[in-house]
Amino acid sequence: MSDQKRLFLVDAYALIFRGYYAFIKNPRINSKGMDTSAILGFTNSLLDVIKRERPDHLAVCFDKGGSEARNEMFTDYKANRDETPDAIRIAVPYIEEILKAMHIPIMVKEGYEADDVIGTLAKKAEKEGYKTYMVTPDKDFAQLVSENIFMYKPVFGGGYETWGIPEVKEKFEVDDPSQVIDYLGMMGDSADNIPGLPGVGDKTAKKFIAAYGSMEGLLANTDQLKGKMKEKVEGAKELGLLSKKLATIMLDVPVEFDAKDFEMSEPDIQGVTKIFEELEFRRLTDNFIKTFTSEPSNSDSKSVPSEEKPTRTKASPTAAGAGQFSLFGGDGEPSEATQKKYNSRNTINDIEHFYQTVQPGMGTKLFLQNLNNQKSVCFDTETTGLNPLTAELVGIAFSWETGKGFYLPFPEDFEEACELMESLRPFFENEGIEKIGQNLKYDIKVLAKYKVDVKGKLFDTMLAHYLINPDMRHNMDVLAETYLNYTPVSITELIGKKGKNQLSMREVPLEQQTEYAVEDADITLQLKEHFEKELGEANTQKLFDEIEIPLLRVLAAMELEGINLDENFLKGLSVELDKDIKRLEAEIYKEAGEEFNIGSPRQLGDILFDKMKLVDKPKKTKTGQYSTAEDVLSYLAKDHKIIRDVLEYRGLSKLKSTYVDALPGQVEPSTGRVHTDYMQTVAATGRLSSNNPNLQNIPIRTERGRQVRKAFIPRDKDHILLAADYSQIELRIIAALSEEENMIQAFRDGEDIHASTAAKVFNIPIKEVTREQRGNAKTVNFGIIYGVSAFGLSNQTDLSRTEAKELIETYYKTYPKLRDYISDQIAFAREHGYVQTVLGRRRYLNAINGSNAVVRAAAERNAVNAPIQGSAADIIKIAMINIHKKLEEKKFKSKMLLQVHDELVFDAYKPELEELRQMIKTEMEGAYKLAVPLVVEMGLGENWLEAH
DNA sequence: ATCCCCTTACG
DNA sequence: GCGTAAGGGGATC
Repeated sequence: MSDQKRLFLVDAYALIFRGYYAFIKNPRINSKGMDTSAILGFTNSLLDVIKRERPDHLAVCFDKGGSEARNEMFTDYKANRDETPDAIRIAVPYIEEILKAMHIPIMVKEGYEADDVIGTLAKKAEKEGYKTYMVTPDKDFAQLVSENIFMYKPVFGGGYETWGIPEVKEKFEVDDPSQVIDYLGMMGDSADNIPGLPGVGDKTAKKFIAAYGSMEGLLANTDQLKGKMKEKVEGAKELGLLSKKLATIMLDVPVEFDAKDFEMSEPDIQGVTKIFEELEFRRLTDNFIKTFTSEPSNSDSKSVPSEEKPTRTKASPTAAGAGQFSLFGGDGEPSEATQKKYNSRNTINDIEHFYQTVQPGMGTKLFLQNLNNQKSVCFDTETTGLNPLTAELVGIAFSWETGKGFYLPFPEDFEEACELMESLRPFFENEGIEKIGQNLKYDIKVLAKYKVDVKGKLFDTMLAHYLINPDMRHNMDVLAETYLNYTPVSITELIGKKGKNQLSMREVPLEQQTEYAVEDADITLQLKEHFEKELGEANTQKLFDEIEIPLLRVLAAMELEGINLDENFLKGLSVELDKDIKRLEAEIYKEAGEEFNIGSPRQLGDILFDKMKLVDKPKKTKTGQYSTAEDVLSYLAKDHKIIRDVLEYRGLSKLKSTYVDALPGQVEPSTGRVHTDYMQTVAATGRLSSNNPNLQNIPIRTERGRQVRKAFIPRDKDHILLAADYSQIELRIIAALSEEENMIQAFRDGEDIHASTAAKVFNIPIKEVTREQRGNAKTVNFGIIYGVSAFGLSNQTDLSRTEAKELIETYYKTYPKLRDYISDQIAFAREHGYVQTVLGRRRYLNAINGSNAVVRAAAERNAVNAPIQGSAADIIKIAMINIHKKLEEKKFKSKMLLQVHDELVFDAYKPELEELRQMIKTEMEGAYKLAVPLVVEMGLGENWLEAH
């Protein structure tokens, strides 16, 4: 009994659909623009089952051509199904290939559904003494459950439930699983378009089965029913019997069960990984290899009832079979060698390489001579941490020839390290040697601590790839895997997972440091050769050479500079906020009648909508919780004090936790200033992003929040903060690009663009525009930039959907060229697969030709927005580069500190103020020539708030 | 400890 | 409706 043979039958389409919808909010799109959600979802489930259960017999069953028998019985069978999504249709051939390569049998019979195939096989296998597990989320299969046939049902949030007879009895409230057919027949199934009995749902069907046992039993006793129900059921007897037939899984499909055909055998691991690679499944490849090369995890014994769980030993009948692949070979994690055997990707152990540690003394001298004779060198610094201001240099790797390189270790003592660095200064500061690296901003910042300036031409592979494919990620491991078919040594292999036991690079043995560090330099060098060509092809060379590369040095300088923070001021603010928060908290508890965590949307929703029942039909979030989002609550605010208090509480706690209390902790002790890190390769449109801390989202819209800006102050009494921002840059860009004369003229005349729009749209003199009209015009103006819809607009304003639609119509009549521009952008994207900014920065939008209307509409909005947002980003980047250059050339003491998308903030040295203002204005306004003037507004202040 | 969800801050 | 980062809660590992 204990080693009874087990057969797993997988319901392919059910799992494919499930996989597809699991990713629906965040579909997996690979670099070729293909939606791989369905394939990934299905394969994950399949591997999951194999890993958990280690089946010895397994098959995957597909439908083919629909059910002939059922279609004959009922022409509308499955008629109301939506068309199969493209992503799924495309997925099926891939899944079949994957299964073939895994050597997993595919069962399919023309004219039958997978249900019928699975049912027939399960019954046949039962006769031969197998236990069968039907892997499917579809409850219809419950009718087949018996002593030896189980449902193996994936549950939301991971894991599986095994349904045997007791589970089916309980869930369907039946005496025998076969009654599930009667239940389904009565209730019907909208997905399959099985009609069922009118007016009968889950509850009534269960009641009927309890009373009459079956559909036939019910129909024979309709005289016992009363009223409307009696009428309806009596009038639908035929429909009932038909529904039952449709719901019955057929057990006479012409398929044979021959155990040999279902045995698990060794997969063609190379074949599978090749398909995964093509699809760009990186994590899945590892998971797959692990699944097929390691000991099964026995941690999850809940999935199959314990008495059913077979003991699995090498002596088990199947595992011993000739040519049989034992799934239980290894122990624990697969060894590197095993991984390699099944991984088509190369590692450091496969390639010929010559990585040398530079020895002190004569070795170093010879190395330096060699180094200084190169034209182009890739380098990579190794340090003790991620923060370049605190990290110590451990060593530097150099490579200028594929497969070769050197590692120069640095002494721990800072003085000695500086001495060694002096010998490298001629190299780093040599204008004639090109420097190559991955994320050079980091290395430049590290070297700055040693007063070394990295000069000469730069090539940053991360930036190159950002321009080549901005929507992808750009870490070196991914790049190496994608472009070089190579898996680098992972940092965790060296220093361990993060946490208490993590080593510092300095504690890693020198040979390993060398292998790891030089490998990085070597790979980066190889990536450079790859990307150099691609940059030319994509015509982004100029953008790379003239914008992103020069900007890298500018950002490094700004980050190193940091900004002064008034910590005492924030302490005071914190105390004030705390008082108000406590007061509101007490108030809210009183109103709610109990204490709870106001910060927990879940608890708050329960209190507001379950307990207090403030609304009849509360809005819910995607996950089924009550939504307590701002827009929902604001709507209720006027009627309920508790809501007003909650909103105020929210605002204040956000302010306190995210800014007032967090910022002082981000002050770097060694400089006493806050140093943000600008990410140059994150935003797909070309914008920068800022983190640790994010200085691009410091509050300004509310009075209370605005106070935080008072904490950002000049360096000292000789300095003052200067803020310069572009006025309406995005609208100016769309006016210029669309050549919409009406809008261009308004900008040339220096009009208030929102008022001007309102005047034109509402056909009144600009003087008579009301606040409300200007507000609505403003919303539409911004809406255009984001890709408007009447729905979105009415959500943002007090306008109804119809009014919003009308407003948009009038707007387009006012600015006809704008509408043309928008459709031209979309058409361009459809034809070329991308859109671009004024400087030729591209954003690829493959989804714009897809068949999913929602995804396609999003791509269309991107086609409009990306060139606008991206062009604004291009322009301010030019300004930053030029300003930085002037600051250096003219030896200004003033410094550029922050960039906030359309604003630059400076520490202005007071004696330079007038010259500086002039220079900044000129550079910003003249950064790029458009058909409309660029206008910059400037302010000065003893803090960032005042400077506005 | 880590990840996802929800919410909210900015342009 | 576009583009981001971050905090707290809560589930999961």
